[in-house]
Amino acid sequence: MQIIQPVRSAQNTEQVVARVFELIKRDELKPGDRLPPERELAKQLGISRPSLRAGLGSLISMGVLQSRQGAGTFLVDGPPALDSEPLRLLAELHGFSYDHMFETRSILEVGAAGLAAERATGDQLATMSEEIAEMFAALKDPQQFLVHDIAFHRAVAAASGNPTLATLVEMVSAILYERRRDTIERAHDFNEALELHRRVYRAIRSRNAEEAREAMREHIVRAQRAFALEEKQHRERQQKD
Amino acid sequence: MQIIQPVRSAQNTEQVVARVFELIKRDELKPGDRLPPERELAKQLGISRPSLRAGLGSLISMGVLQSRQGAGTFLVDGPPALDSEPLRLLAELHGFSYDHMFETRSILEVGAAGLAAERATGDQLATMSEEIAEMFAALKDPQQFLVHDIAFHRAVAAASGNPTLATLVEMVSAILYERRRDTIERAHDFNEALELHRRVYRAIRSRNAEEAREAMREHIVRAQRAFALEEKQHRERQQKD
DNA sequence: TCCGTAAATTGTTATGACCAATTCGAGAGT
DNA sequence: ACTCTCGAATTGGTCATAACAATTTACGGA
Repeated sequence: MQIIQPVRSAQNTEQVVARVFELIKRDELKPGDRLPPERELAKQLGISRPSLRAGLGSLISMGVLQSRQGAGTFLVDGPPALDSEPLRLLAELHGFSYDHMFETRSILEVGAAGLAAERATGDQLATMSEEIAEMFAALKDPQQFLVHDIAFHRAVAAASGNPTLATLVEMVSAILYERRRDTIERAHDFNEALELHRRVYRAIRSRNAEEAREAMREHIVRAQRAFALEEKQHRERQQKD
Repeated sequence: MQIIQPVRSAQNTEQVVARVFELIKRDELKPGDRLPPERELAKQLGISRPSLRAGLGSLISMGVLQSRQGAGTFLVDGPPALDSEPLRLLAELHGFSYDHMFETRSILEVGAAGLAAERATGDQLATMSEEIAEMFAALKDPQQFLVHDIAFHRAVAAASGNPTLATLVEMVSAILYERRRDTIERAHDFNEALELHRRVYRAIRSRNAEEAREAMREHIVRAQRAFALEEKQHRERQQKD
């Protein structure tokens, strides 16, 4: 028979989320601030500590809160960000391929590059340029190169002036970067990647949106190929062990 | 001095997530299946029930699991999807504007439309066409029209053949649709929206990726204007009360 | 004044119990 | 023999309490 499924998950949990959220919107709680201790907060909301913890746990897994034993629970600071974990899980469960992720990343970042060309501020341009300089300095150090690679893309996303877009870019890229950090073993030639980064930067700098998009598209296609190659080598290397 | 922040959140919680995830990957747990009862599962993992519940709660808030009191906890069925709640919270916390969301949605859906033109299967084309027919039938019923509007866009996203992309489209769109369902009060003219949907469909059908992208871009720009207008009317209406 | 140690604070885990919703089977009625 | 109803068993949701671990804070000695 089974017609319906109520599904309404946990009354109290949602109440906690709503209540904490309200605190934040009233500016009674700013990024970096510490929440009241659990024992006290539970009393304020008129619920038990386990129930409160369920709600806080939900906010923690969303990445809104963060807690340190002995210290307290804090409202996260820093730029807005979504946890990549849910997407990573979903991807593994349904067998999303890395190719699809790259394709999605391309769409997002190509869009971001176009907007960045229209809106980037001087500071943001400076940040991009600095990261390119750091990449030059790290040509012999794959891990370090990757760090500044990430930072450059993050700067472009930020320069799009669209925090929603930047958040999605970050979420998708994080998964690919994390994977790549494990497979990037030996330094193959980073000069090509660096040159493509510079091409993206020059286009943004000269406010040429179409060229910025095209450059970013080209860059990510190449990155995808490099990634696939590294994956292959990584697998062969593991098989040999 | 505060140099570091350990941050490692909840040992046991992550263990539960990892363990359940493992069950799923081993195909011991398929979509729609019921998990063992909490009391039993806790014993299997050698942890207490509260700890187990913390982990399950994390998976629930990610949208991987779903529980019904008295019935059990289930692995969610249906197409892969990310919960929009985290993004919605993040947006409210940092004051993301609806304009930014529309811009992001445009980037995602324009990309999806382009891919759909290259890859859509016959079934997927049929689904799109059916939803357009339903929109014709619902020209006088705003809520119903909106339902098929959503379904059409979902069909396009699915036809992109990229589940990662489809998931992001869904996540962003859900927020805008939910908001719109509340503000869409009287039937203004849906003929224009319908015509633009048809233009998108024809382009995909004829495998013209560039035209599909352009049509989707145009459609979303108009949708954004309609949305802004509805918001304005909604506010004025509320002010009058 | 500085530093280390102990006490207080605060998140983490555990145990046990009870409540509420659902499920499923036994028994009554047809 | 079949169907319906009701109640017991199952299962998730909430609560209270306690012990534990990490951090912070404050006190006291050098």
